[in-house]
Amino acid sequence: MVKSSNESKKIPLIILTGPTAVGKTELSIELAKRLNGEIISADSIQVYKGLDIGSAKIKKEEMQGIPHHLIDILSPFDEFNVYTFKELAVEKIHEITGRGHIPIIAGGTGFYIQAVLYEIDFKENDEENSCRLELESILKEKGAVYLHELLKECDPESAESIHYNNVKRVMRALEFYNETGEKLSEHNKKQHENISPYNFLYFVLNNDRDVLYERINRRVDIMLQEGLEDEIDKLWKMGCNKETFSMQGIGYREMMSYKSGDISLDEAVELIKLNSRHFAKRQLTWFRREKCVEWLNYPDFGNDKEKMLGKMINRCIETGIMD
RNA sequence: GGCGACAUAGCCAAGUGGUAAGGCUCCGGUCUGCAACACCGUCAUCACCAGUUCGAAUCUGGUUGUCGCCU
Repeated sequence: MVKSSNESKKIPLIILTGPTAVGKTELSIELAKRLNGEIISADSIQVYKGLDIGSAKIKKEEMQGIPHHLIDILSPFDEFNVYTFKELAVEKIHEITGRGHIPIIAGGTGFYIQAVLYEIDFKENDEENSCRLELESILKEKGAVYLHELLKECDPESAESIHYNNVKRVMRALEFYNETGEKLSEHNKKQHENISPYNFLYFVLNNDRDVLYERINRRVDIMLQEGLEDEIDKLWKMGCNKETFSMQGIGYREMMSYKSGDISLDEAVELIKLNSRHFAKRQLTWFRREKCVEWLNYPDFGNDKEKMLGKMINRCIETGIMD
């Protein structure tokens, strides 16, 4: 694999991702050890302090001295989003390379990964735009179809690609147009052509579906054994509830419903498993359409992590990320 | 052994003569400031056989199976 000299001057970046519970964390540590790397978590839930068990956050002792970034940086009452993630992650990447280390983005939030990898520009979306509230009241009074009609008028292309029931996205497109005067569909088209400023390797871990699902189910059971209920109690006492932003993550949402008396504990547990499986599926769909990804299927390596690491290291050498 | 009830997709389940609702799962997909979010799509010919009828998941007879009750 020959890389242009231009390519090798780019900032090196390794991405290690895959569906939930596939085994990213374990491999990321091993990879970091061998590459002299530091890990940037690309996870929308692990950024929160106190959300440990339910988010399957890596434990201090498991880190084995490898620096981890963007974990435990927020209180459960803070809000977080791609834009912020991107800003922080880029900053970290520069810090890490500045130290002569290799940044490794590890985590399952594909959208976040995409944002930093292709330096997506999320137009400044400052302050409490009254437009959002207005849109909400329009939705309430006239319904989703009407809102979608409005979008058709200002940005027909977006309207075509966003289903009218997907109110969240319809509103965002409308809001974007109102604020910037630009069509979101056009902005996205442009962003789509971005060329990554990184000399990157995008690894997606995967496993047979049935194995993955078993791992998910088992992991949820383990979360309970490890004290998920206590963790939830603590958050509950702090004032977290179903509505809290950070409680929208799988595992938390269901447990908060349980705490509110909506469902039983058993129901909550089954729901967590189901929702996690659905999530894993969505993640896979996402990665399937990302460009330049390299799939690493456990069964293809006889489930041998050493072999997988070997493959990754080889690719690092081939691309000039490591010599 | 006798009596009765029931048999519709992986699961739950509508539908009593006019050409198979719905929900869930599974599977597939969308995604560019809430993304562990939000949203979309596909999936059966009605246990089997024979009959009645222009036409049956729906009626009749039989077969098989399941459940309940009885001896």
